[in-house]
Amino acid sequence: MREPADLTAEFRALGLKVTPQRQLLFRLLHGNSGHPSAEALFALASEHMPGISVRTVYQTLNDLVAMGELQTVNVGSGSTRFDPNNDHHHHAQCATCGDIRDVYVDGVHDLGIDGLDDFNAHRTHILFTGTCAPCATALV
Amino acid sequence: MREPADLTAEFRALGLKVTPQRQLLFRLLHGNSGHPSAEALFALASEHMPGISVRTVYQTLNDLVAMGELQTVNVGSGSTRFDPNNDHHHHAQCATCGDIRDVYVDGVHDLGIDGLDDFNAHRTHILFTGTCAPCATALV
DNA sequence: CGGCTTGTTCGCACACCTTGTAGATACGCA
DNA sequence: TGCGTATCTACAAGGTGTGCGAACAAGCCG
Repeated sequence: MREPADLTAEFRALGLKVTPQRQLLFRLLHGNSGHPSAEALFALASEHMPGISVRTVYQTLNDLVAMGELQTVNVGSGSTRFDPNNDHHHHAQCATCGDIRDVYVDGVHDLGIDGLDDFNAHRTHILFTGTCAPCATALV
Repeated sequence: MREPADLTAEFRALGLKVTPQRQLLFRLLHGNSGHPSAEALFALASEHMPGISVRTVYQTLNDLVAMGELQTVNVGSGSTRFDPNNDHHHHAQCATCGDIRDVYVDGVHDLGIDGLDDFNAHRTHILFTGTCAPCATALV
């Protein structure tokens, strides 16, 4: 995701308006590597701007996703998580605490794939599931 | 997933009971490569056994997942899909029709991975997203 | 700066998927 | 067969996300 200032310009260029609510979300998302859910972002935004609506958070997140500034991460457990990191990367989730981290994978194009005949794959996403170090330590 | 007869034995061995509803679901799932959702299985089961409850379908599916006889596939769009194929495999989903197919991938252990330090990955799942042949043809 | 057009916000209710609960039922062991 | 207990069904509720409409404000223009 680009800088808040760049996003402001892009929104305006698209005929969209830049409201204080959106600017707040730009700031909360920029550099946020915690893969927050919409609900978590709403809670965070509410601290800075009491009265902001859940609806507005969803709306802005969807706009950012549509613009390609934000990616959704789907780990299947409940809510969609959002990721402002637009590098081509993958994810790992701890099954215990639910935390998600970015993972960079090399050699995807060298995989031997069987079953993708007649299928035009546009995107390949790898999800690692396991236990993160803090949780592994806590289990002792 | 094993044969319905084997599942019957396993359920009994675990102190669980084998009801006609469950036997029906065993049969509907066995060899089913369509990755159905719970709702789809409920519809299918209702044809054979009118009056069966959605709750029963979910309950049985969850039991089978807990026993490791069934895997869940998470593609993020709406409902959880179920897969009786217990081979170590991956999935590809058509973004147009939503169909899921099994994909066998070789060389996963040779990937160059950066960002998984201090993380003990138990499972690696790859999801390909793209367009299947029928949908690509239909788009012309 | 002030008006005007149009996108936004908010709050509510609703849709979707899944699960909790409780009484009636039936599986399966002895 | 008889009994204990898991299961079935139906209903309702929980969590996540969206449709809708009235009030509002961003931002263009003069």
